[in-house]
Amino acid sequence: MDMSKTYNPKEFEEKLYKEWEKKGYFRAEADSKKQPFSIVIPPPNITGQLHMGHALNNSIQDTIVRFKRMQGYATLWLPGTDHASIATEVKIVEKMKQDGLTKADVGRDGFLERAWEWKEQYGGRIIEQLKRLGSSCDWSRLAFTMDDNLTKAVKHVFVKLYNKGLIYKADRIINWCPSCKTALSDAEVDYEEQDSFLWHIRYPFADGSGELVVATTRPETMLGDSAVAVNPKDERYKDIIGKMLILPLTDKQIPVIADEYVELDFGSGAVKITPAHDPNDFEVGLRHNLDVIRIMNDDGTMNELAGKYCGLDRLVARAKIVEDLKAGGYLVKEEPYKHNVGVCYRCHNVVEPIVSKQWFVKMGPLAKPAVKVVKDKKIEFIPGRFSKTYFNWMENIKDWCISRQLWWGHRIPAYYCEDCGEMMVQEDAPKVCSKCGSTHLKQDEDVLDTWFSSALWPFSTLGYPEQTKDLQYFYPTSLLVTAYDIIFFWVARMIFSGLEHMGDIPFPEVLIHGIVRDSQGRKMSKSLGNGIDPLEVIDNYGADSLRLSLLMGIAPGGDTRFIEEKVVSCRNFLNKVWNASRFVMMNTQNVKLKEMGSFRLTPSDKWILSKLNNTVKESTKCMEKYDLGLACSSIYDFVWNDFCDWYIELSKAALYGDNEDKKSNTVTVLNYVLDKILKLLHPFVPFITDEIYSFTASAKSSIMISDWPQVIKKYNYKKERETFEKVMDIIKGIRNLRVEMNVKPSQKIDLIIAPSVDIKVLDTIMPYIIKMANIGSVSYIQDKQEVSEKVSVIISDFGDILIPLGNLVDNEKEIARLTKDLEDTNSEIERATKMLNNQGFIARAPKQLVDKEKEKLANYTQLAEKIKSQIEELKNA
RNA sequence: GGAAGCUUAGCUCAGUUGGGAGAGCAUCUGCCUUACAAGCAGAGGGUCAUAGGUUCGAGCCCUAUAGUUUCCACCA
Repeated sequence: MDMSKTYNPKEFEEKLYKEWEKKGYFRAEADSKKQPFSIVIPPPNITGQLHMGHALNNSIQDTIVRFKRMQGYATLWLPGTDHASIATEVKIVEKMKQDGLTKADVGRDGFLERAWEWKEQYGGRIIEQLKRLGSSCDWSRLAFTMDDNLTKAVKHVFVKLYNKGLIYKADRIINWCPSCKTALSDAEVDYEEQDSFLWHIRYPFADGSGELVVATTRPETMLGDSAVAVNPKDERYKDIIGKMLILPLTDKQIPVIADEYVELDFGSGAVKITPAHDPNDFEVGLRHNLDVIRIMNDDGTMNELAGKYCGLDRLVARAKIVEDLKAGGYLVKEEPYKHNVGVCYRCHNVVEPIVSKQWFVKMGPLAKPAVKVVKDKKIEFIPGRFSKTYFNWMENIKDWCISRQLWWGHRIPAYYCEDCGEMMVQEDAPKVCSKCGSTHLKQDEDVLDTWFSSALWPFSTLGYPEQTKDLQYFYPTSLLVTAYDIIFFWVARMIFSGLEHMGDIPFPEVLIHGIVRDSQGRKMSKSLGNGIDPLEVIDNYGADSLRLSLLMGIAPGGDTRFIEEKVVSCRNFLNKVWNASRFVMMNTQNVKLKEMGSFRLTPSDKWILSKLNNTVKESTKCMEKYDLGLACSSIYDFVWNDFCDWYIELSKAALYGDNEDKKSNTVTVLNYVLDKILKLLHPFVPFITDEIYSFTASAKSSIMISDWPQVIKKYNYKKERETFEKVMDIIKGIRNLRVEMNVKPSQKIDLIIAPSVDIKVLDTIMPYIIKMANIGSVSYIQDKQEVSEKVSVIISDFGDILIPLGNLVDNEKEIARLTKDLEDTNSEIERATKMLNNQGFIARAPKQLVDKEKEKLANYTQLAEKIKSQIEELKNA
């Protein structure tokens, strides 16, 4: 026994983690004798550093995983990292730029070499950070989305989907990031509101019979216009459909067409159609068989089809075109306009809708069963409202653009014959063309969307496409824990991928949590500079305090604010736990512990055991629902309010007494309760609980592999608990009186008791009152009238307790105090009477409740009588 | 335009089958009481956003309103 006086996490967190790892406690085995419980980690990017979002996400997972492990499940928490194609590539390009190099300079192979170097150097960083948090992942299974076996899974799935016709290559409008120079999926575009203009432009009729005015926010795209559309129902334009217009600044002529897509009451009712640069226009173009004229290069500059604007950046060209339109008399007006502009989610540059040949996943057939499993509750979101978010997205989903013009990632397994142009899609590179036999083959240049491989994560990490033992045992996984911001990117795609490739859901439950905001409720972001580094918090307060502060008082699905004061108060709580444990250890020295059940329990023992039972029941129930916030506050309350503030103090009567037998009984109960407390707390605060556990008598090995506490029926003691709570009320009453009377805490006071119960009952409870309320002598009397001196009175179920405080007692004040008590009691009587007089209540409320109210009414009425007569006595004195 | 959440003590938030309003922090008053001043004992503080409704009974269920946040869509 050698615990320091204050809790100092630095002394043991690192040491314990190494021990856990060394002893293999994180390792999960497929064990047919146990039930499996498995979670796959949301793989952090290899470029990532631990931030508060990770800290929250992993604290939740670790707490659940440790709980399940203690409950006896074969528990697997499978860790790994994501190659994060675009995010990583952006970083590496930036780094090369510092060395004066571009991708073109080093070439594909050179670039990949650098990327792997980067991965080796930084990819493990976040893993080490997760360890500092205490994460009990099975590191022997650490996966990376570009590992050989995961890459195999990606290829396998790609080929499978292609052969099924669910992957296709086509010219479609996609989101193009001119800065990253790649296509993006719809989910990878963020929208930002920007101030701009709506330019109204005059398009003259070719026959000189007037003009048509169109409005646009992107005048530069007019160079790619193929038509102007009006609504067929629009009376104003009925006669001009089919007529030709002159496209200003060019010598081109374009037709007026009719299409339902045009809104009658927006702008002029005439819309310029640019199929190559607008998703809606593209659709219109298909319907009317219009030319698709792409006027922009991949880098966002205008191309040769833009005539004299060729080579200019699109925004420069825009200004120039507006100027020229003005000069040519084509500009009708320039109207200030706020609208949403799509930006790249990685680099935040404006994305351009562009027609381009890309690979797509056909979503319709995949989305349908994925919607059904959630509708049928085979997969449940917690909280349930997130399923609406999911449906909204899944039911309106468009095909998924999966090709990226990047180098870092899974290269698309499609091969082209350079002689005959044949395309071959297969897992292993072909040697000869299947059509013409040529050996001049070239692999597709593009890589896959990062999320294509993440979508396979719950089974690719377990060995898919091989039918491994792990895959059979741990799939479907048991739970997925993630923030709501990647439901679309990731959760939805895992669901349809699991169904398609495994024929089964990837997990039955998805626990959604919120994001960690700063103390003012703002998102933590690099640009605001309001981010708080979890590692710094760990340095200052320990990982346990950080974890607890993130979990305490959070509701499922809700955002939480990071407030340093909260970490401090959690640290204080842990210090409390530390010292309470230290107290138990100190008193356990030189005492022989007994078996629970081998001796008679005292009223306070029964009370604490009964409260412990409640806590175990309550917290287990909450843990099973993954409501960690409620679970830990229930344990917190028990530890601080019941165990520390009451039971430990109560135990001192026996501990500091001279009855060795009672002493050892009490120490036994103290140890028993502490043992359960440590176990209940362990999932939340693994380090401190294991450190303390190692000092306890019951410790044979780590608390990590101990059993989760059970409710012990015989410890329910409902009646004893209620009785003891009345004793506690007396103690509180005396303490209250002391303060009111300005009696110093150190000054002992005497009690005179006129019992209403057997004196033997009083003998069992008086030691508690003497200890807790700092009482000097206690004397018993038959009748209150025997006492002639001035007293304050506390009315209890055990009798009237008289406190002689000499001159401190003031009759007037005493009457005032009792009158207030009486008022409170009367208002209770009033409330209960009102309820019981309510015929509806009597008739419809549960009988239990009615009886309870009746009982209360009786008790309060009796109490009121006693108070009343006491007041009378004082008045007559 | 569509959807969802939030509004409870000075601050940050709990409150899950509707049955006497809670915690932490902050404030005030006493205490260095032999586990802990990172503490102990007390105290004050709330017409649970507003207005209706359902119910014997509403912080909780329904409707509307206001404020606020977020997601989706993107009418040029």
